[in-house]
Amino acid sequence: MLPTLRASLPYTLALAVLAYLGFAFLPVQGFAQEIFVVIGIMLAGILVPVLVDVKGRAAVTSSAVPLAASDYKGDTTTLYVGNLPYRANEDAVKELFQRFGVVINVRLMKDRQTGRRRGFGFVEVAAKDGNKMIQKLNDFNFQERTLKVREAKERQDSDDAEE
DNA sequence: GTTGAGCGTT
Repeated sequence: MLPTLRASLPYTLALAVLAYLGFAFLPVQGFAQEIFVVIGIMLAGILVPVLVDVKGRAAVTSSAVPLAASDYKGDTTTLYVGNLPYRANEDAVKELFQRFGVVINVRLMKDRQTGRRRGFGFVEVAAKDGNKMIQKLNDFNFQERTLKVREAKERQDSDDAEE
């Protein structure tokens, strides 16, 4: 079943029941009219989610993004990536890592004064994808440079324990 | 417009 419909169907049914019961407290004009109202609620409650799902599915297939980072709930791991080409930007690095898992954030370190990139950075990824990404992307040839990918050392003390 | 081992910032 379509996801939005599955989520909204209980509310639609509840609303239909409430409408049905509501007629008990009103001067009833006729059973036929009551049935039409209830059926109308059901039809709207089913058709709208179906249309939402169909449009949403088309949007997802056209965007080609596996999963929005802001929607990911779970443990994350920060990877150190070194030996980056100076010309590489964050989007290129993110796209590369996204081939092998969920990427939460990419930060390429740059010189504070000049703003030029320093050739390394940190990629925050889903914890379950971290080791796979290290396997796949360490010593990976990226724009004529051989990447170095490791698990990042933690600068902050007394934070989460690494595996 | 430069550099080439490296583990960081709101």
